[in-house]
Amino acid sequence: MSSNLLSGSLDTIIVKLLQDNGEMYGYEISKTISRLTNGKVLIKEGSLYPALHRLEAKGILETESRSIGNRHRKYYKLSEKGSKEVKHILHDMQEFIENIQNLLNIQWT
Amino acid sequence: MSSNLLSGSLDTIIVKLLQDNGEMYGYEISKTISRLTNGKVLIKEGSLYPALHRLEAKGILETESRSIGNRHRKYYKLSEKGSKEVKHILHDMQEFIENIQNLLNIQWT
DNA sequence: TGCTATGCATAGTTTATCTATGTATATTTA
DNA sequence: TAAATATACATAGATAAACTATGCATAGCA
Repeated sequence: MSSNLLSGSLDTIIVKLLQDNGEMYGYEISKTISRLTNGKVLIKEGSLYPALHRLEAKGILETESRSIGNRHRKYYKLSEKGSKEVKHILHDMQEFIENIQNLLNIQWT
Repeated sequence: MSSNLLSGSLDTIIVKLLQDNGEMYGYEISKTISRLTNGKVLIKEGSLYPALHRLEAKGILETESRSIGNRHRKYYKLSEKGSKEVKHILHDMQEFIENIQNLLNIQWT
């Protein structure tokens, strides 16, 4: 699949996953997306972590660092603000997809 | 609608319109997109013309300037190369949309 | 004559994602 | 046990897409 189509939708995917799963860490998010799309959508670290930092800086996400055995993990979850905005974010994306679908399916024959 | 969702899909929309309509000029493309989406998708000149130049530079589109009365218009249409690639471009976009739809519709309840 | 719509274009900015790289620990396997 | 692979987070710099803002010019209408 073309690589640059993802633009603009990564944030939406992240907040949706966190809405459904409560809290996740970065690696888990990237693996989950890959698994759910059969490897068709691959999020690179260089995209994912800046996106998570961005969403945290905006106050959409909040974090908690924990140690699992000797490993440390940074868990992300929706903040109160984020929880309120998710519905709007998902609605925008849904509407956008419908518009694109509509444009690409019209036949003028 | 959020502004940055369009990322990556503008080129696809353009080639689809040209595939269906044969040839169009810039203003016509932007108005058509706006009309077909009830004003939900608005392409600014600063996005549209660079995109058209880009696609022309890539050899996907070719142009022909014409005078309509005293106005001059630059008509864009798919090149031979572009015609061959459209199917692939549309397929990629369709696949991408399905993947995103899939991710956003999954329920883990 | 002034206003609105049409029509193309570019300069400069912002933003998202990418590639590439770094650090470090855990687990598996030969 | 050594090597390979997987896990885990992070940033610097490049690239590209779309944006804002602006410019020029003509057409048509009130």
